[in-house]
Amino acid sequence: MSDLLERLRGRGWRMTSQRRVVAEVLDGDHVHLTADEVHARAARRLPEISRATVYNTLGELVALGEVAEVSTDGRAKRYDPNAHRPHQHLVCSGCGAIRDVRPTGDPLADLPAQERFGFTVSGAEVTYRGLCPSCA
Amino acid sequence: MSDLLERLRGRGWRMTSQRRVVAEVLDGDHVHLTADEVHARAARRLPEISRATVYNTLGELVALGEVAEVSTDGRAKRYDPNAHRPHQHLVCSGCGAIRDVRPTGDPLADLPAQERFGFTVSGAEVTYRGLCPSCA
DNA sequence: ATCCTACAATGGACAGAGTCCAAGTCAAGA
DNA sequence: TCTTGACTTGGACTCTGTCCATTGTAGGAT
Repeated sequence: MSDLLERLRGRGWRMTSQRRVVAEVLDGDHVHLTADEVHARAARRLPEISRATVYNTLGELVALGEVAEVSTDGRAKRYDPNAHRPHQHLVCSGCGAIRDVRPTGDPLADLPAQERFGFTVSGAEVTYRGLCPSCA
Repeated sequence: MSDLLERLRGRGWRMTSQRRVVAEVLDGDHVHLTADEVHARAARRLPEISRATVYNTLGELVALGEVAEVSTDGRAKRYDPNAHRPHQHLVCSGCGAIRDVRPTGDPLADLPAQERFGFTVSGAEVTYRGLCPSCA
């Protein structure tokens, strides 16, 4: 993730302790934290960080394409740092656990022209649902 | 949709004017109303219907499998009466318009066993994104 | 090393979506 | 028609997220 900090600096980001901590919290695979969870973890290192700053920073990371926004349940959005490798999500209907998955094939290829209604289709998000080993 | 009313009566639903109006509002193809939109339309016919009743009724219709809940944008959930025919959604990134679409193939087939992490996978939701003819 | 200033952080008010609950109402079976 | 348990109501409440005026500070200029 320190290469992320480098990239951001290279893009003219002013590097503040708040932004650094948010970026560090969003490190790793299969990380899908809500904004409040990011705030809670960031606050362990930087107690006075505000919710507004966390929301601002997350929004900027999304706009820069460094983090993906995922909403699997119509509740709080989740933030996925694994934005550079295209992937989909597998969600446990029992406990809400989320795994990144890489299906074979391109979902776009499954949408024939007569099902596109004149739209210019640019992407597809797939959410697989099921029960994780612990919940099954 | 009157066959829906029959089915519900058959399942022991107490038939109230509020429930009837909500069911009638949710009639047609490519209908994807938010709860507030359902409430507004229902209130045109039954001015004193409350928001709580609309939420209750929508929740019951979803639990009975008569209506599908769709959340394409992390904002308000939308309610799709076309629940008996499996389909996916195509969403315009410009204006938010939603079309029901039927891709070929089964998205589940594209998730190989080693990408399932021991989950019992039961379904997949696909959201295609693009620009509709008016927004393109 | 210090100063400047534009950009960033803060926190509190606000808004949108949805849930909960106690009290009142009514559908439908007896 | 009566009765009763299911349904509806509206307002308070929660959760998630946004907005904004004020305060603070990173980092280039001197």
